[in-house]
Amino acid sequence: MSTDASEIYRRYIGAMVLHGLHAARSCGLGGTDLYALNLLDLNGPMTPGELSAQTGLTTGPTTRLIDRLEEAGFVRRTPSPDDRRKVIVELLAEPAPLAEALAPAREKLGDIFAGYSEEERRTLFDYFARATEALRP
Amino acid sequence: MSTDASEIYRRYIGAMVLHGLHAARSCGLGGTDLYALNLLDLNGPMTPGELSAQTGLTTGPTTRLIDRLEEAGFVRRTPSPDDRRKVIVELLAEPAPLAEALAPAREKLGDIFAGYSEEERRTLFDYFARATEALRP
DNA sequence: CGTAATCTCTTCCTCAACGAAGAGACTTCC
DNA sequence: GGAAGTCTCTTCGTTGAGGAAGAGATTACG
Repeated sequence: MSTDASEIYRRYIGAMVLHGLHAARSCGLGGTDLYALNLLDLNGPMTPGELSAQTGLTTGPTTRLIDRLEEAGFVRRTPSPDDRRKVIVELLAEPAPLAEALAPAREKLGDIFAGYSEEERRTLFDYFARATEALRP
Repeated sequence: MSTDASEIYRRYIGAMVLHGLHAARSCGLGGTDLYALNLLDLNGPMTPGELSAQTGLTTGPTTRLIDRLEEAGFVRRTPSPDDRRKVIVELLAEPAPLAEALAPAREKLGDIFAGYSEEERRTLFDYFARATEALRP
């Protein structure tokens, strides 16, 4: 990994984070809200207790965090079938405001992918899958 | 771009953002602070006024934002040579606390890259360069 | 030369998010 | 069946970030 590649890669991570934060802002989301949404996206539905553990928040703020996300239409609360104390927080399939905010960037990225061969795309997506696992906090 | 690939990619973006926010927290930085740092990294040194325009903050909070970043050792203020009203905010080459927080992830990514051929790495870095440009807010 | 414009920084105020502590509902275990 | 433990949610007080308005220094322009 040359110095040049490392430089490109560092800046690329910065661009991705910036992109995510920018999209979050345009939806009126704070950093913690975005953090929670990504946790739900990556790790699947979970209880408020688990979300609280993964965000590092105590239970009070976690309840209000979920309130905000639910009110904004990003997640849904459903009662747990096997333990009536518990609640399951579930990411909705298409959070409309976020999809809208991300649409222009997605289109640009789609164009970029279209320029690669089938084999090159395979390499890219193989890397994405590995990196996603490696970067999980 | 198949549905499957799109899914992988979406999760990958989420992982990157999560990774950035996680690193920022471990350095005591908020979302806005991270946003500003990435702006400085991608766009180079700039005045508080420009930073204020790009973050969307008014000038008051921007001053305090720079105060925080300077105090934490991430940036440096230097007087502008050609306009004595202005200040130039500059990202320091190696913000130690951030480098430390990112080190484990970087090592993992290094291992991943080591598994690819020279040609595959070229494809990946080509994509990084294009995507960085496309995702700039 | 003097007035207007520009740039950073300070001060005061507001508001949103967090932690702590405890209530209420439910489950588990003896 | 009852006591202890678990889970979510509510309330109260605190803290920190952001907006508004203006001061002070410097530059630009008539």
